[in-house]
Amino acid sequence: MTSDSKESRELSDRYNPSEVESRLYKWWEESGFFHAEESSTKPPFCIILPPPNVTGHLHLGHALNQSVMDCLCRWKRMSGYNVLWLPGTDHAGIATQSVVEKKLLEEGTNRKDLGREKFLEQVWAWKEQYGNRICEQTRRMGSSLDWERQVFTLDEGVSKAVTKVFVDLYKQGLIYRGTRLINWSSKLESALSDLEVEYKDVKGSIWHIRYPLADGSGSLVVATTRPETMLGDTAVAVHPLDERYKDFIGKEIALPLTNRKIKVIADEYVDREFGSGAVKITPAHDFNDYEMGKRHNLQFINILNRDGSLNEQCGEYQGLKVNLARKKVIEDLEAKKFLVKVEPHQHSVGHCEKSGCVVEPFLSEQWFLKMQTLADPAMRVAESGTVKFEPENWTKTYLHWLHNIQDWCVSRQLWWGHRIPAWYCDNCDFITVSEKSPKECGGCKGKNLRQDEDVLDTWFSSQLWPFTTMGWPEENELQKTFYPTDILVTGHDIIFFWVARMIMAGLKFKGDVPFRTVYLHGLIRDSQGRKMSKSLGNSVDPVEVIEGYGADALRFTLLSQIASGRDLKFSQQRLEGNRNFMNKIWNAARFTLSVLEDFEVPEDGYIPSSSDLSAADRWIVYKTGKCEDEVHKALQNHRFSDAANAVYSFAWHEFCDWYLEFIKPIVYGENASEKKATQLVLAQTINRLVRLLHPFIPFISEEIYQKLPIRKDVLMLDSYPTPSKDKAWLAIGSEQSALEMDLVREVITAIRNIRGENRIKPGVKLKSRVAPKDDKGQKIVSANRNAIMSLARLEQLDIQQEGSLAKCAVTPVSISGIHLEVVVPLEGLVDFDEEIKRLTKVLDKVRKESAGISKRLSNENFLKNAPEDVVELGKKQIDELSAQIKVLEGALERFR
RNA sequence: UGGGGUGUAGCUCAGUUGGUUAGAGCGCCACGUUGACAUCGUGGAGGUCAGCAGUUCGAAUCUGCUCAUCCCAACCA
Repeated sequence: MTSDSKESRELSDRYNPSEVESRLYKWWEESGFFHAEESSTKPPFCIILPPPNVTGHLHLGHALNQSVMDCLCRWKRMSGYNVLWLPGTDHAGIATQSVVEKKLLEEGTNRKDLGREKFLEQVWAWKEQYGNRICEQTRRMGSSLDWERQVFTLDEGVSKAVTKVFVDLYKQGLIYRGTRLINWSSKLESALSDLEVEYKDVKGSIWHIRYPLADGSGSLVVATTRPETMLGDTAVAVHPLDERYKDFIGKEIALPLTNRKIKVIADEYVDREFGSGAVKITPAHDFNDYEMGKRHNLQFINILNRDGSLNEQCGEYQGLKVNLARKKVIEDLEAKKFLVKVEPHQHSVGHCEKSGCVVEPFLSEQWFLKMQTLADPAMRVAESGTVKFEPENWTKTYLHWLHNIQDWCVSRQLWWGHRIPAWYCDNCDFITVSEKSPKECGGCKGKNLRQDEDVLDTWFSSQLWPFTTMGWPEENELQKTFYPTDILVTGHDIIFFWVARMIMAGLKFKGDVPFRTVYLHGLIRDSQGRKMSKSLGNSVDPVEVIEGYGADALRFTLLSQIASGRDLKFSQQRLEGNRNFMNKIWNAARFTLSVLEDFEVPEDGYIPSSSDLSAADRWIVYKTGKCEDEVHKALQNHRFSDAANAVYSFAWHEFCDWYLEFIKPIVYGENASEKKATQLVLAQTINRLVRLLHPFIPFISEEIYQKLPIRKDVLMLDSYPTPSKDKAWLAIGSEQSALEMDLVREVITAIRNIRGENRIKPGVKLKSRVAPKDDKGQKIVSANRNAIMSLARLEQLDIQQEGSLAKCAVTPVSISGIHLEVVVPLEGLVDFDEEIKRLTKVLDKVRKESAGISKRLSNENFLKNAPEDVVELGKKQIDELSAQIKVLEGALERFR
């Protein structure tokens, strides 16, 4: 224990978050308090930070995410664990390339003009600037990350690992190159995975077009939302059992506008009810048509260029973008009388998640990863509970997705990312896939090799994050100590993108799950429940919040609201409320320190003699233990809001509202040994309180801690208080002391209530008589006379059974079998009407309650079936209530 | 169409295995600066627990149905 001089124990008048936060964070970081040992006698605890993108800045989602992780890490660190919280950033291929391209556009240039090399230089410059900025912002949250181990997804080591994984998977036949229909973003000019497509409902039209038979013997009508794709039609399909089209099957159609001949085929996929019951088939531009094209061996005609314009297959329409082509095709169809009708039609259209453009199904040669063999073990670990999802209903969502998993298109036609380690030969068709740049073709030994231009999907490297951050594929101590990590904390929006893939990759390459628990929190919405987005202008910058309210207030707000995976609404009011909480704690600490000015720290383990301890002293120690227990259990179950709320109500409504008020007459009083005992309880309690608070509000707690008379050097390295520790100290408190305080509090509240309801000003001191019904009550009230007088603002307190009741307010009080009456003479103070009103109200309430219980007790079935203690309780209550009714009726009678 | 949430005070949400009078924060009303704090204190008002039916001595809690609302997935020629 450390004891400081008086001067250093003072806290400034006002808490200044920004000054304190930057000073303390710097101190913590430079002292190496965030650093984890590669191996240690302490048990390990490890969390990998979901790496933020280097695109821009932190948003509230990060703030939430980090508040949770930092709370866990600080709690575990204080609980004696060797804690590694591993930071890093993500290159975020598409996202970062997009923002840089946007910037270039504003500067009047573009990536194609710059060329690959120059463009990448620009992106790296961007990364330097924003990558650092985002780390600075993360520091401002107070996140206790081991910065010495920071990793970036394009670091050399990580890149090597990514390449190795690609090569291994290729050699095992799990990665293959193939020409298939994929999602294509014509704005990015790149392939996308299924997950990167966002479906939105769009109001469009459905066009009915007449398709004549080639032999002139008739025609049928097809319905389509995309008439321009008819340029790529290679069949018309009808249902085999559809009577209307029976005779058409097998015949040829002369496609309008081009006059190309296509067949009418029969396929059960066709819905007879929809549209005309005849479907145009465009295998190269629709996923269903693609499947049908394969089934019927149809021709695949690609009508698009990479930029979304129509290609040379389209004759006079060549060069037009899809929208314009559609317009022209319709005009031409109408002019040539092929257009039958147009109807409005709402349907969902895939959009590129990043660029916003319409996604085209596009026939293209890409790299794919076979997922089925990876998915199977990933399903098993979720089923067996080796990986636990919290809340657990996400397990179902996860399994469902894995069950229906499709191969993953991993190549992107971008420049920013991990280049695909594949080389093509100019002489033969052989593809050389290798970790190192090959000298010759693996097939024909030719020397003219070109590396694949494409890069890998960002998530391809992200899936390896839990072990590439630890230096894999090299074996090392770090991985032995910390892999598998303990818990992944993330939003449920990336459960497929990231969580599922990490599990598959971890099992594949490390032979073990990457984390034991997946904690999925909800997303942050604005106060109206809308998603936060830049376009809506409702997104909140956490740094601005921190500047206005302090990091602690922000953290506490988020932590006190996060529960059971639900989305949470962010409100200014809550933030203010919690800023006020910080203020409350600050002031409570200031007051505490002023009370402890002349306090001398006794030896370790010293316990004051019980005669010197007040009821409040024993009570607050008891409540401290209760609160510690609650917080500890809540944290173990990841119920952060429960933990935050428990500590909040303890700090404010028990410690501040009652304890600090209660001890005032003692610490300002004459009895030196009582004062000393109380000072010790106060010093110990505030010490435990700030330790308890630290994982939630690290800055203000550490700042206060540094001024406390009883403390160690650093709060964040001190131990986390739990009832299992310091049993000798906590034994001061007891259930009995809680009971005693409850009674005292009830008496005080009763007098305050009489004062308030009768509009007696707080400045007016009252006389009161407390009439205990037995010795126990008598003793308790007497022992706490000073506190009652002070907190109820009395000038006189008589404790006696007998006394006048005339013109007196009377309130019965009962606590666990102890009964007493609180009597306040009102003569000359008030108009009695108010008191009559008050008494009537109380009486009504008590009668109602009594009636309810009587009714239950008179029910034979209840007496027969209910457990004995429930029945007993009811009987006891009826007795108490009846006594109270009598007292209240008497009081009321005397006023009439 | 399928899957999953949610519906409790004016607002945001707690409410464990059914069991006293359903809680908190903010907001609201009244009074107030008493030697930490007006970012405060004391007192108070405010709820048919979405609706209906059922199980039970007893339901916010369990079951079924209905309504509202949100998210995810699929289909959409």
